[in-house]
Amino acid sequence: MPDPEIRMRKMVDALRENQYRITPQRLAILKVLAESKGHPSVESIYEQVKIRYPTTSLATIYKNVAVLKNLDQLLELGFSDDSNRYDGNKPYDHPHVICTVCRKILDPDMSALEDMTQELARETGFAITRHRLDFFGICPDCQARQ
Amino acid sequence: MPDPEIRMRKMVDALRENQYRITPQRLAILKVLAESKGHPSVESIYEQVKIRYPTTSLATIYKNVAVLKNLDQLLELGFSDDSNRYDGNKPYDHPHVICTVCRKILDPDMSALEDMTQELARETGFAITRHRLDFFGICPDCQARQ
DNA sequence: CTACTTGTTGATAATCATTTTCCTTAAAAT
DNA sequence: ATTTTAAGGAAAATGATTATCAACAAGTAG
Repeated sequence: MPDPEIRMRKMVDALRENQYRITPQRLAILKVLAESKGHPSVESIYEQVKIRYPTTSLATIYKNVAVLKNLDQLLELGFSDDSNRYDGNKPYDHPHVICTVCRKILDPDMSALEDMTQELARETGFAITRHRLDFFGICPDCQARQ
Repeated sequence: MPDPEIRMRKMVDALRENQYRITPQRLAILKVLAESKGHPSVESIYEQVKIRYPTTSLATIYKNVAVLKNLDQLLELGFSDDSNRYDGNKPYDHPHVICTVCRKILDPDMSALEDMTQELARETGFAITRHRLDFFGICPDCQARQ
């Protein structure tokens, strides 16, 4: 069974377990999230869902994204100067590398972060619940184009 | 000479070097930034500046914050779900610890990050220019209050 | 299979931080 | 003191996101 299908099933299960109804639009949104290899914006999810369900409203995407986020099935990457981006495949905190030219977002490998979090909690007395680590730069493709 | 004065002089110098005019409102904003130990929002800078210059406009704060940011004299911490916060004392990328209850922001010590950045650049081929690392949690004060 | 209950959708209006506009004011250079 | 032009102030515009609400349909009980 391909990865996107497993992921999609998991998200459907989470919805069912929490008494959310399974609607065609909702399934279409899950499909986009599960199959997306990038980190789509609400707008881009919207565009893809509209292919199958042309009357879909942007508000529906926003509402469903909020539901999935609350069920911890979706990681939100908020940007104050751009629309937010979402990761439906790794819905837990992890670092990102963001190209400031083409806005592409990648998931680098990075393990050292867990240790840093422990250390930090000890130093500051904070009860750390989440983190956000973004690196910004220019991706190899965009470097070549310049 | 106290730290805030040194910092303020540096910001004034940067403005002068770039042919920006020194106005009373501008100086008042610099003063707030240089003396602030926290990470003020535009709104809170505004409140403080208005004490001396009651007719000051919020737009003026926004415009000056943008100028200082472009001169690399101010670090902007953008939040998609809240107003942005600013650091006029350490205007370079560095990690933050953010209390999700009282919205207090601290600067923890953290050196391991430089190495991670080098490593990442090698792995991904990105030319890394900036980064952002935020930890979220509950500060000791807020833990005690609960 | 049908009807009911209630969550969901779609369209639109509202929100809110931030940016823009444009006219007036005042730095700073001559 | 005069001139030039950036900066300030007030208000309107922007744009992503959220709220509202009537019409609809998922799920369930009969």
